[in-house]
Amino acid sequence: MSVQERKERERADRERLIVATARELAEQQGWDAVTTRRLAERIEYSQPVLYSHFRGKREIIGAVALEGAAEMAAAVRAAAASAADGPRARVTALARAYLDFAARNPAVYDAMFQLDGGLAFAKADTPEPLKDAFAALLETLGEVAGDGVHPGLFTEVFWASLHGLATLTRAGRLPPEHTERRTELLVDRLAML
Amino acid sequence: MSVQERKERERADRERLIVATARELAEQQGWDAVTTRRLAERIEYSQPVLYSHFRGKREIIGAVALEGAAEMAAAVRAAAASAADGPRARVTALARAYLDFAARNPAVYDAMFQLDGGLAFAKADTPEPLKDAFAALLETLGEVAGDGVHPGLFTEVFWASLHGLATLTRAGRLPPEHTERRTELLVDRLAML
DNA sequence: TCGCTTGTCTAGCGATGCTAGGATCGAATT
DNA sequence: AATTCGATCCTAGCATCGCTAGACAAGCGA
Repeated sequence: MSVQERKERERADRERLIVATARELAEQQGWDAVTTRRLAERIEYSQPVLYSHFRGKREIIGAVALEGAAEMAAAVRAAAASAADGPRARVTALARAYLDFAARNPAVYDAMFQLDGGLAFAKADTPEPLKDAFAALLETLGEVAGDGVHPGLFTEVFWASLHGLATLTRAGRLPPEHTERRTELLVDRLAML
Repeated sequence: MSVQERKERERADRERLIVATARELAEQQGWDAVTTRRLAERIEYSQPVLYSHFRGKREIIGAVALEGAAEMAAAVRAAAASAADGPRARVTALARAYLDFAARNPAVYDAMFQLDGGLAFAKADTPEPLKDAFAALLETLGEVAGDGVHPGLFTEVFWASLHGLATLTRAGRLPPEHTERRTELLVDRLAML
């Protein structure tokens, strides 16, 4: 079975290569530049190979989104953990980490929320990384929801606000200079400290 | 000059027809279905005619976005005006009107914020309808910003939160059942009443 | 060494946004 | 009233897109 194992390993490697290359290309030149031809050329295979790993371009975007969700969950947890002194500092750190992730990985953030990656959200068949990313937010935000407010609902609202700030800022809809002040205002008002 | 005037009038009519048809088609079948060919067929002209009015598809999206911005500004102002009893009711009505507009006109909302319509935001050359839509929000939200908080900054944050709720809900990222409770939570926490 | 499965590539389909160049129509002039 | 001429519109086509069929070759087990 050694031959088969080697082949499976090579296949898995190539799949990772596809996702990593798509992400890299999207981050460099935007998702419009991620065509199946260019992607195939970069991984040094022909286009049909892509379709032996993914159903189509959508699934490739979805794979990048899942990768991003895992990273974001880690980034958010790390930020919350590093701010030891009280819930306020934790929430602020979380908000900054979220917006920072979106700003530093715009293409990945697009894959997660802006583009159609064919992923199910808030449903039973939601992929694990997505549920876990939400859980990471919930861990810190749940404790500042306030009395009588459902932690999940509060997290949804806080998340939506962060998402709005992230997208509008990145799309040039909000001037970039007062990002920090907007973040502080949001934390001050939404979180019950 | 009568002949020329008639021609200009016909041109303006046709331009309105293009924008209205694009909007209608997008609202019916999504923006992906709005191709230059289909659009041309619906207005009963050939494709090149579209390019004598707009630089390309982007500009058509932008035109729909501007139309939508004007309508949203009107909807928001009407909602705020109809809620006479105190700032709290005004802000709640505004939030509901905003989210309602986004839910009822998903394609137009996409044109405004999700798609690239080639429009400049938060800059000197921002088109008037966009500035006016923000002004409509500012009129009601400015008075609940709280002491020492810049009204414009507060409006940006509130707007971003509404935008986040609107997009995440519509994209299926948030379960639709608790929309109203989320709205109330947002208003309760953000607005200083 | 042979046959066969598995995997990969070449070539091509329909559809996209956009454009060049010719045809046609109507207004103005003689 | 006939003719010229300019504006207007359409046919046809280009490059590129996502995706797929079918030919081909490589590497396995017998």
